[in-house]
Amino acid sequence: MSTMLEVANKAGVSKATVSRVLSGKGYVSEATKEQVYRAIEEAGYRPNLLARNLATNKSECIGLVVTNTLYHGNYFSEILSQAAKKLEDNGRQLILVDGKHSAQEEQEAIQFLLDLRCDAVIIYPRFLTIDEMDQIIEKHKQPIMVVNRKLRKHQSHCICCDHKGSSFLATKHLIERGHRDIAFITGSMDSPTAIERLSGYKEALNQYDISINENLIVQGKWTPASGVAAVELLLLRKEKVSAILASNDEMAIGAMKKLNDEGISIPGEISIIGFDNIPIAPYLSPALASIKDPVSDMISEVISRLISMLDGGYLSQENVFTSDLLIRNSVVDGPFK
Amino acid sequence: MSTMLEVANKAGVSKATVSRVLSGKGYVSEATKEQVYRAIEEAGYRPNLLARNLATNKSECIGLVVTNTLYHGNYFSEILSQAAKKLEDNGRQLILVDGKHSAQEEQEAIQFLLDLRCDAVIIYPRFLTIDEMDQIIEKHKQPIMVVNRKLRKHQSHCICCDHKGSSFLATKHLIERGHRDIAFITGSMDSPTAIERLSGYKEALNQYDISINENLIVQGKWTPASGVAAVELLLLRKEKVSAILASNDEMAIGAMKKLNDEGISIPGEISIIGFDNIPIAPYLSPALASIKDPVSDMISEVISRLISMLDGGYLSQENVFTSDLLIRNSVVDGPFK
DNA sequence: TTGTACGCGTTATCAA
DNA sequence: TTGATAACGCGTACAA
Repeated sequence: MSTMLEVANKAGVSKATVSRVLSGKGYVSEATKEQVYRAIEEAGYRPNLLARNLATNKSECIGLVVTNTLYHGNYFSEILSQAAKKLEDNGRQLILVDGKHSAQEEQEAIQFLLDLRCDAVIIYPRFLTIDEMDQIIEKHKQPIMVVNRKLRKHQSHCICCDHKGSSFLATKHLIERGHRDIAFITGSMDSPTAIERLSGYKEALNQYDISINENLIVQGKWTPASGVAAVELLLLRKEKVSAILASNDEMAIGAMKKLNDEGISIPGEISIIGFDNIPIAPYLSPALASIKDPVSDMISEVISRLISMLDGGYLSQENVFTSDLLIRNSVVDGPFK
Repeated sequence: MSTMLEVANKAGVSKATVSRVLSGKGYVSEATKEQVYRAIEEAGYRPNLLARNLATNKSECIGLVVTNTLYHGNYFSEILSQAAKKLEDNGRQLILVDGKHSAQEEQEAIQFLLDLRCDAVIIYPRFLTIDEMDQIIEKHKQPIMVVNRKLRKHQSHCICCDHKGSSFLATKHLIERGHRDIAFITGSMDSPTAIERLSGYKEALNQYDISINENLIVQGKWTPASGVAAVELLLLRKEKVSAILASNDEMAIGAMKKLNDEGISIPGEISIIGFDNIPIAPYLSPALASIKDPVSDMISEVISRLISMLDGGYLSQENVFTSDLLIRNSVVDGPFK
């Protein structure tokens, strides 16, 4: 790789002049500009971003940490696709780094991005606790934004959505249509989202004085296969079920497959709702209703804020972020009975 | 951020010693080691990776370029998930960068990664031509691997799969089951994969002396919506159709939805096959058969090679890569009539 | 308008 | 076993 010095020599000028031509800052005569460009061309010169970033202490990058356990599915592509689109015209690059399988590895991923001097870091956490994230944010100067968790201290650094509320609404919706025997398939219970969705379901039942039947609650793992297994278990228990609320679409799809295989008609004998409203969902069986998860809106919002913060310059974080922004889920109606 | 110099001062030693402690190379007495670790702790010191990479001319990163038009879908998460898993234990980080919407932007993305001094770059191209990629590979010292394209010159730098062959097999499969009126939904025709799949279909028909009916060939755009539109067009044309071959699963799903909406039974009145075998496919209607695309195997293979090349040290590229490796698709049987 | 010289935070090569 | 000091490639005051 040729360096700026080589280009300077070729063009018969100094490094500084080459640097000026490249950055467009400072005065350079047209004639020397020409020479420099020619020399760059000849040498096949490319600036070394590492050196540049080291010198400027900026990287023009925004880091994103997501666990690879999420890579495998529709939900993740929503996140990434939205982030890329939003950042596309900003000149900054999106760098995705793997959070792997533990809180420690998630933290290491964040550190890696910070050590790379990313302008900002966004994390969609899976293992880190709220307190750990609050600590990390305190320790670092670069802005770190957390998606889908409500932080305790740095509420201006997070953006989240009301999973409990949307689950409540979905359950209420079913109840108002006459359902009483509503089964619930949970997500992995080590995930806060899963817990919130379950509690929304329970709260709705309580509000309508429907007693909670633990036999109607089955643990899933977010995957289609676990949706299949959940329905198997429900059938085994021989409980009366007129509707199923699955904690995400992938499990809902698995559940539907199992019901189909058993010859149970949807929505004739049973209704089913999933969460997240993944892109493919509208094209699946019309029997599947889905609660929209606003993850793409959240990502979009986070990036907008970061950009305005980074480019706007002198705004303090407190002024840029508001702590009480909470994007509500919206309920998508489906053909329930 | 505190620097190595600060740590050195705090510990009462020189930068060099701190560096030795951190890298584990060279002799350092246990006593000073202790002091250095303590100072690091106190200062909350973290090494600046930019500086380190600049000094070593390595980054411990592997870059991946994929267009964000692909982010939106099941296929992409397969690629990424496989790449992350494969690289997880290697100590190197995977950096994903957006290829955006043009050959130029794809090239810029590669440059960006090279300028960051990534140890290697993998590209899943969408817009760059084969010749352009051959040129890029020639110009750079770092290994650049191309997935899903057959290069002309640097065949050791690419890995691809036989889309035409698998499409041929799928069509043959349908023909052998008695189908004669087989419709074909293409992908975006600016994509080589789409062209190859179409030509496999045509070749199979030719081989069985079935004349090609252009009215049975409809252009899609890889999306579920375009699958819906394709079936609409087919219905409008009122051609006799007993089977549909869709160039990917997402279009197949769209096509199925439209057929369902029209009350046409699958596989009773019509059979349908898609490509790629996305993870969710097995959980959809049993009517959908899918041809497996070996993209995850390819990614996996590419990364294995890169790792052995980078870590193995002195092997020349020619020895590490073989030019004629071609992973064949395998046909997944489905309930055709 | 251009050049000089120093700083960015590391690693690595010598001497000591 | 340690410490100066020169790279690494670029940005940028400051001087010319």
